[in-house]
Amino acid sequence: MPELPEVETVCNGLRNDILKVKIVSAKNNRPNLRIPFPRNLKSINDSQITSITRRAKYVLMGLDIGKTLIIHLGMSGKLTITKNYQPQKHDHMVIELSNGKTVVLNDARRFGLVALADSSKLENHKLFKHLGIEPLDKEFNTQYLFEKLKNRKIAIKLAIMDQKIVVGVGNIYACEALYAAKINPTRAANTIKNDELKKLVAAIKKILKQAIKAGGSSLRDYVQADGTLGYFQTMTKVYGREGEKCEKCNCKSGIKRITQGGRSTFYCAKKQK
DNA sequence: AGACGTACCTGACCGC
DNA sequence: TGCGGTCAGGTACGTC
Repeated sequence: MPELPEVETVCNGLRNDILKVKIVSAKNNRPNLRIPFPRNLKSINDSQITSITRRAKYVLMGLDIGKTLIIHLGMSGKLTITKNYQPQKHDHMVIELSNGKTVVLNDARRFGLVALADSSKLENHKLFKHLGIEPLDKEFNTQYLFEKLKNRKIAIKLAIMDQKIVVGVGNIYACEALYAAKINPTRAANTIKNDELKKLVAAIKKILKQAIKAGGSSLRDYVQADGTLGYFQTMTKVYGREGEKCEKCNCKSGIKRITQGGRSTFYCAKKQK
């Protein structure tokens, strides 16, 4: 569930349960994920959780000892909280809380990571230093994107997925936003006109906000049902729909799938110019 | 600097 | 039923 809206949803879901709560014990069940677990993970034992926020797709757990626990979910990571913890395969980090609940990081593919950093130096941390701006911030606008793209020849889809330009836009949202903005994903970034950039910025913001709303409901579904997130099945217009007809479109071949930067891109060649 | 390819890892699914 | 191939929501790093 590692899209920006899901990370946002995870933070919101955990907040009430963990704020002002103490960490009784934190332990990792293996030496590493994408990077080694912090050697001093135990040093957060007995600290109090003072904040839980999101930066890009990172969960940031602020602690009263001046440290922040950084968690990234990678492709397959899940961060959940439970009252009666039953160990599962791929539970890599388990945090017991003073309220009797347990926070669990489960990540089959292990593309996620956990790090511990000084809260005061977060912005300069290796993981954050190079990050672009947040897509939902006011600073992410047509002018900003124009400046960033004016000398770039890379495909527009790869550009909006580039975390140095703007964070949080993953493969699905890149496809969906380009479809909404009627822009062909293969066009060179520096050929996108200003009115198109305007539509693209608006589409990214709209789709992310929509997904954050849906993320909340899909999380509730998740608890009840089979763990499938609703958003992907019900709300995508092109992602995962190769060969299907897109809305109100009479193109013969339907939605196309191509590969860009090793990832699948879905789009309508007729609507997206 | 920018463009591009590759590596990291498990699991689900499909065709034979 | 098993096996090999392919694909999956992300990111860092090396090379040209």
